Amino acid sequence: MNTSLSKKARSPTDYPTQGAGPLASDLRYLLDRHARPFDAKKLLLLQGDESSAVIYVIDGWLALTKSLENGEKQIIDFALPGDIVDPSAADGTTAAINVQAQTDGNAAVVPRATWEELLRSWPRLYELTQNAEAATLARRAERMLRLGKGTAEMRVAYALIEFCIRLDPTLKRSTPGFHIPITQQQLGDFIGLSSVHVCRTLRRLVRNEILSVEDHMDIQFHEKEALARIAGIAPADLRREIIPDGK
Amino acid sequence: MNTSLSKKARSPTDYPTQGAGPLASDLRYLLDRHARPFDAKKLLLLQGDESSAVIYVIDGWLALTKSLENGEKQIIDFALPGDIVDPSAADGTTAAINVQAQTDGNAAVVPRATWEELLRSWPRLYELTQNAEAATLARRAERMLRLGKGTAEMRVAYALIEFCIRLDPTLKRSTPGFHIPITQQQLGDFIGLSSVHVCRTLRRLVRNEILSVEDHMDIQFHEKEALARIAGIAPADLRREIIPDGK
DNA sequence: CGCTGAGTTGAAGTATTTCAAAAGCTGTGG
DNA sequence: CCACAGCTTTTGAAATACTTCAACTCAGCG
Repeated sequence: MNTSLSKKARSPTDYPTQGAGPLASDLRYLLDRHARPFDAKKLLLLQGDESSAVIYVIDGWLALTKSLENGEKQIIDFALPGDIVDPSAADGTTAAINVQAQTDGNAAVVPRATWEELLRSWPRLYELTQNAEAATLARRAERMLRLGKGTAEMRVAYALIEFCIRLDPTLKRSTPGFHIPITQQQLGDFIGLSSVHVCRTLRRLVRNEILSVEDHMDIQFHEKEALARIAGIAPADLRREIIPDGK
Repeated sequence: MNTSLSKKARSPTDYPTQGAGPLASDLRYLLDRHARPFDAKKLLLLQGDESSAVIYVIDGWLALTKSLENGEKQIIDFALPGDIVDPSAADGTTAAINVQAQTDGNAAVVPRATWEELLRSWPRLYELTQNAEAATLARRAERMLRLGKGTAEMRVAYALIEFCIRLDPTLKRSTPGFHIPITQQQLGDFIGLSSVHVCRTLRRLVRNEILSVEDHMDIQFHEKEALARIAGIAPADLRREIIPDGK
């Protein structure tokens, strides 16, 4: 087993399971029947592969990526517990993106036909899916806006706030800080910056006492308002935009 | 009426209606009942507005945008005839993006409840919607990849190829060139470049005889292979990825 | 104890932006 | 028909944000 993340003995339950919350327990049971564990860094699906399954993340993180021929990689999105990943392209049969495990975890991999069946028989699941899709589009749009028009500082600040909100949608987190299981290099691949510039930008935010970073991406916000100003977003607004109703 | 685009007396039918193709004529009739004409540049929906309607583009182009406080605007996507726009955020009731008419045209604005009803009664529409959603995600992911990791040349080349394919999904266009109803400034807002750099980049492509540009964005490809190499995509692959089956 | 991967920092290079000025087109009103 | 206003495109020059390269530190691990 890949132990790259186990050095801190982080159990799957260290990662939030907020997404599972709204699911009726009998539906969870159905999904659990399709559950498959995955190890961090495992490539689950390659762009262009035949694929007609929908992935429901039970716990752990997935990274959705695309690459250029020269090997440069863009992380299009991260899928967190409760998120639904439909990797298929417009032809319905090949994957438009790579799906790679970011941490250890579990996912229900449901063949499309079965998924459609589930949607038909569980109106509540259909509703959740609708809202989850809107959330995905909204958060990707926010990121595209900053990818196209934002400075490095804005991109970093926004990404951190997005992670913070997705990890604890209630906005009433019990602990002052939070951990994101990604390297600075990957944060760069996510927001379109070199790892070096991510480092410098984070350092600047720390120097200005807006936040602190410890022990490989344990983040703590100190000046939440300043950070939000830099990110160009009000956290409450962002929450409404990217967190499905009912969470 | 706003005449900014009527100088060339372009009738709506100058814009492609490929999306309407797969729709049964009786379904088209239902949608036509919700049809509303729009004038170029008209703002149809503002980010944050109450909105629970789905927009089916009948003809003309819509621009989906997001703005920063400082006024900088990113065009997240263009919606072409046959495309379905669901502007709602994760809360299901407010719009996550601005929707602005790019050209004159017509769109069916269907209240969400009615839309759900249509989906239930028209399996074919449901299927189309599924594929159209996959297409939207796939093409935005391709653009994000280049926004994050591509050079100006790559972004311009990719955008032009994307427009070319979306305007004529058959890849067997009757005329050698095609027109895109956007300014260089807007192309910049779409791919994250200043209008000045869009201009320089286009000029370089023209100088290298890869394509020609005339009369406000009448584009003609001369070295399609070279352009595809610069864009980092094989047109046939891109077509499979972003054009819904059956078009 | 030496290896590996992640983070940090400085210096140099480069892609892109910004600023500014001018030229081209299009529609408008005299 | 001409002159003018307004917008888009074009081009040059200077500024800048970010990348690349390279060297070094640090922590965890075999």
